[in-house]
Amino acid sequence: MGTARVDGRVERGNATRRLVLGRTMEIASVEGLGGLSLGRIATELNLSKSGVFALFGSKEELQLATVRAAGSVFAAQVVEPVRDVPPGAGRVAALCASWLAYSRDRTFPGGCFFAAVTAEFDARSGPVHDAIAKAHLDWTAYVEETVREARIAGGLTDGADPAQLAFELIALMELANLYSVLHGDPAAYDRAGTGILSRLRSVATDPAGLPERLGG
Amino acid sequence: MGTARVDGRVERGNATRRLVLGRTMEIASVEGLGGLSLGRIATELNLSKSGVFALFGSKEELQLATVRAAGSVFAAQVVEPVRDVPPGAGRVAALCASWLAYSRDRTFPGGCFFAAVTAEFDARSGPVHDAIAKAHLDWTAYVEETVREARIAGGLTDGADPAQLAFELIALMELANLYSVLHGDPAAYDRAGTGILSRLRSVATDPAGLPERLGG
DNA sequence: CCTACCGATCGGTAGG
DNA sequence: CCTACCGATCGGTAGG
Repeated sequence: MGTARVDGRVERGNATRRLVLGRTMEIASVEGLGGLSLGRIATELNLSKSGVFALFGSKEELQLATVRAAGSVFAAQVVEPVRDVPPGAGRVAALCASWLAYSRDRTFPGGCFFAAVTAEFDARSGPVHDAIAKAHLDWTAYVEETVREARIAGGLTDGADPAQLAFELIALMELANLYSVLHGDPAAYDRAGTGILSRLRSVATDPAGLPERLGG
Repeated sequence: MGTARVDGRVERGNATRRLVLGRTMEIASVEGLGGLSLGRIATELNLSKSGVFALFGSKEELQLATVRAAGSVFAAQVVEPVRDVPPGAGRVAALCASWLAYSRDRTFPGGCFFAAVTAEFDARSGPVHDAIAKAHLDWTAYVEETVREARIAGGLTDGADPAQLAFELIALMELANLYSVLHGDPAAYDRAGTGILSRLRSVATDPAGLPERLGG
């Protein structure tokens, strides 16, 4: 009986955690992690301020938990859908298309969560900066690895530099997100798609095998 | 004598304005425009809070004045040095090199001021968003125009799409700034320079006339 | 009647 | 998870 009561409380706590993190991800994508406050979250979700505090321990822990939760959403929305695409130029293109869809479809209301919080914390120091920097390095490494696999699989020429190509692809994706959110201009996704396909065609062993457009 | 006294007060007011805006540009490039507070500025600069308030009228006006001041710095640091370079692919390259130097040399301590505040306000609405969005459009239009002039001058092939090329060049510059600030990795500027020159060579009528490296 | 400030304080909210 | 508070600081305004 005592155990059942404790389990019930733990379950309610986890449900409240998910409720809170769903809202903090939304807020942070629009206003940044600095837009989070315990009192505001509590009021919006009909919780007490100290109740939210008890679940996360501090404002910084709430920010870190929000970054972790957004990482899970990113993995599910961007990486997971491409999991079964075989290595090659087509897999690189599919990964970029998946990212553009994640941004365009507003998985988070303010566009890419990480674009928002990375710019917010890039010049600061501390645990939140470090968590965001690690997420950024992980994503960069994943794109580079996808390019490297494509070259090993024979889909890209040996002259393709994985680090350079990944940098250029990510740059195009990031600017599409910024333009779209800042100006409400979805045409930026077409520009990014055009640029990405242009880069890939220039190093693909079978350019004709690539799609004509990306997302759009 | 009465006139001299009034002039002295106006001059002191202008000097204080410049003092305040110099500091708010620094703060905003690191922490965003949300990091500005009248009390903090007053404390740091040994002014009274109400004195700072009297100079700007409201926090939002302080933010808008900071954006305008940063626009002047950007024009002086990025655009002005390239003013006398004749239209052509070399002028486009010089403009990009000027931007990379502006970011690399930390004209603002947190890297490009506009990269920081654009990501902060892109998903919000209001006068500050609008001022930032206009600055972004102006810069984009200036890069496009520089590309267009280069084409008219015969430096770029007729196939070069100014809007697409400007988008790709700006994307590379922006990501170099982000990487450098986030990871303290100056090699990102080399990656951006390599990408920019690669784009320009692919559409230049005289690729050999372009520099071998950009900034670096 | 103007400016560029001052010390003090308004109603509210921050993290804890 | 709650109420009830703390030291401090927020943007903004009072009279002088």
